[in-house]
Amino acid sequence: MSERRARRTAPTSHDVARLAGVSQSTVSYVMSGKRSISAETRERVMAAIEQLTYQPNAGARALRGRTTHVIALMVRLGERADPRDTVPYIDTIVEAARERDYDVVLITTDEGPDGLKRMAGRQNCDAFILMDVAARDERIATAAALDLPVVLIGTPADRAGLDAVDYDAVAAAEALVDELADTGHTHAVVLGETGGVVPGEYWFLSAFHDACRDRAAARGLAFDAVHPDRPGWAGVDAAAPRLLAHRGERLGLIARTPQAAEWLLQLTRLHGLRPGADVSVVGVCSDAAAAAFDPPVTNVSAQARDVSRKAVDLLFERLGGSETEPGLHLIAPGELHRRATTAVFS
Amino acid sequence: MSERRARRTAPTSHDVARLAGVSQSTVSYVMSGKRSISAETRERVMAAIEQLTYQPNAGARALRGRTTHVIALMVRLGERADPRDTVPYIDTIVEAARERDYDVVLITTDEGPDGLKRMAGRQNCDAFILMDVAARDERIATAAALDLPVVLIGTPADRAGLDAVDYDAVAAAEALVDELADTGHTHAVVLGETGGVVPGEYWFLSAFHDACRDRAAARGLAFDAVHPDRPGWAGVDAAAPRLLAHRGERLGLIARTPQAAEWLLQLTRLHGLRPGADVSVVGVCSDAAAAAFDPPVTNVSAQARDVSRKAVDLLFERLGGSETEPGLHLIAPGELHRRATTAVFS
DNA sequence: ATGAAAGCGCTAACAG
DNA sequence: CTGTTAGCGCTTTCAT
Repeated sequence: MSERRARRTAPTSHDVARLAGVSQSTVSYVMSGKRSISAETRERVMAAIEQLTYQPNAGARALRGRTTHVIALMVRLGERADPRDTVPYIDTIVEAARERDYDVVLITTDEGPDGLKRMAGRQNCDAFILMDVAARDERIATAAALDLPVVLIGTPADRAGLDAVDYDAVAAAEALVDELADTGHTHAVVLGETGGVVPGEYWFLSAFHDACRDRAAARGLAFDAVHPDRPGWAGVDAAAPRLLAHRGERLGLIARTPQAAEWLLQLTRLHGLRPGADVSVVGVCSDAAAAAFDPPVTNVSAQARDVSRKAVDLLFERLGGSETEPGLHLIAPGELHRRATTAVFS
Repeated sequence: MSERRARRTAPTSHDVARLAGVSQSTVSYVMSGKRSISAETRERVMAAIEQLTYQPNAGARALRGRTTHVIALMVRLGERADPRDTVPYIDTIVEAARERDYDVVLITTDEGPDGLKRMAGRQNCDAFILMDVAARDERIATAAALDLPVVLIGTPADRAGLDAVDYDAVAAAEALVDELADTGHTHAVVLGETGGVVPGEYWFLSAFHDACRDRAAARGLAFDAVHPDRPGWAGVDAAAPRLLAHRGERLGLIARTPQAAEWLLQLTRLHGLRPGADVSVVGVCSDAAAAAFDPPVTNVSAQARDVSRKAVDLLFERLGGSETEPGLHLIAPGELHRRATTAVFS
C-alpha cells in the first residue's frame, strides 16, 4: 500500500540542479538569463524544471534579491465608495501588474498611514499605488517618506514630490458643456454629489463643477449646480423642481457618474420628458455603460483603465530606476460620443 | 552638510539585539513569545524595537518559518461580474484577514487553475479563498490537489473534499414567497437573470428560482419566472408584458439582487403601479440598500459579510491544523424586513 | 532564562 | 561557459 507522505515538500533549485547534473547557481542563471548558458545545458535544466514542476520560492527570492514582486494597492472598499467606480481600476492594476509577473496585495484606506509603514517596514512589497486620494490626505506625507516608489491616483493639494495620475475632469466637463452649446442649448444643470461629500474634499469634484460653470459662462449658457441634500435617488427626486426648473427651455443635464446619468434618465422619464427630444442628458461614463443605457447616453469616457495603466507604467519606470522629475499626469477623456440623449435644437 | 544616505537599509533583529545588549535569538523570542523572558530583558528589547522602529522582514520569515502570512483571494473582476455584489465580500475578507495579521493577495479568475499553481508553487501564500465558484469549476480539482487550505465561496456540484460557504438561497426564496403568501397575494413572479447567464452555471441561481417555484406551489400562488433575453434595463423593459401580465390581480414581484429590485421599482412606476399598494416588490438585498430605495423595499438580507467571515474563520481553523470533516456551510438570510413595498391584501 | 549556531532557498560576486 | 561560496534575516534546535 503506497502511503502518501503527509506533506510533500516543494522541489528546490538544488533538486533541479542534481537532476540536471549542474550546479545550483546554473539553475538560477538559467531562470534569470543573467549570463550566457550553452544551449545543451539550458535544455537539460529546463527539462528538469519541467519534470519537477519547479517554481522558485518567493520568500527566498525576496530575502536574497530584496525584491518581493509585489505591489501594494491601497483602496477604499467600505460603504463610502461606489464599487462600480473602483473595481475597474483594481481590475486593470492587477492585470497590468501580472503582465510583469507582479502580484497585488490589497489593503484598505482604513489602515491609513500605518498600513503603508507596515507593508514597507516588513518589506512586504516593492511599491505602492494609493487610490481615493483626497485633496488633503494624511497618507501622502508618510508615503513620500517611504523610500519606495509610490504612485497616487487622484490629485492632492500637495503631491509631496510623488507621481500622480488622474482623469482630466476639466477636459471632460468642457467637452460635455460644449456638446450642449453646439446643439443649441440655453441652460446647463449639473447634478452634484448626493452623499455627505464635503465639497473640496476631492479635487475632481470641485474641478468638474467649476469647469462646467466656467465653460457654460464662456459659451453663454445659463448654469446651475444642484447638490441634493439627501443621499441616493430620494435626494435626486426631491431636487427635481430645481433640476428641471428650466424644462420649458433648451435644457441639458450633466452627470458626472453613471449613477447620476441613470438617476437623471429616471427623473426625466418620471416627469414626462423625453431625453434626446425635450431635454438632453450627457455625462461621464464608460462607453460600454453609456451604450447600455436605455436610451444610450451621450458621454465622454471615464478612462478608468487608461488611468490605471498609466499608474502602473509609472510605477514600473520608478522600479526600473527612472529618476525623472515626478509629476501629475492627466489622462484625457475619450472623444465625446453623441448618442440618443442629445437633443439637437435648430 | 549632512549627506543623506541614498537608501537607508532597514534595521534587522540583529541591530535590535546589539542595541538591547542581548543575543539575536532573544529578540526573536521576545517577538514570538515562544519562551519565557525576564521582564527586564523584554523591556530593553521592546525599547530597542521601538527606537529603531524595527519590523521583521517578511521574506526571511517566510523562508525560515514556511508561513507567508498571506492568503490569496481569487475573484472575478471583469465585465461579467457586478462589482456591487463582490466588493462587500472582498472588503470583509481583507478586514478579517488583517485582524489575524494576514494580508490578502488579489488574483482574478482569469488566471484560472494556473494562478493557483503559481501562488502555491512559489509559496506566495498560505491558503486560498475562491469566489464565483460555478457549478462545474475547473479550479476546484487543482485547488484540492494543492495541499494548502482552501475555502470556496459558492456551491459547486463537486466540492472535491474542500470547505465551502454559501448563502442559503433556498431559505431566502422561501422567506420572500412566504411574505407574499402571508399578505394575501395570488401571483408571484421572479425576475430572472438578465445577462447571457447559462441557467445551472451557478447553483444559487437555479436553487433560488426552483425554491421560489416550489414554495409558490406549496402556498397556492400562481408563479412565473421571467428571464429577459437582453441584458440590462432594456431587457427588463422589454419583458414588461410578461412581468406585469397579472397586474390586475394580487401580484408580487421577486428580485434576487438589488439591481433587480431597482429595475422592478422603475418598471412598476413607469407603468403607473404603486409598489406597496397595487403591487409588491420583495427581494434579496442588504438591509442598508433596501432601506435606501425609494420607497424602501421589503427584503431578506444578502449576508455577504457573514458568508465572508465564515469563510475566513474556516480557513484559519484549517491553518490552525483542524482536521474536521470539510463541509458545505450555508449562511441563513437575516430576518425578513417588511418595508414600504409590501402590499397587504385583506 | 539566555546564547550560539545551523540553515531555510535563493542571488550574485568571485574564480576559474 | 560553468562551479564554488558567501550571505540575505529570520526561527529553532542544542547547549548551558
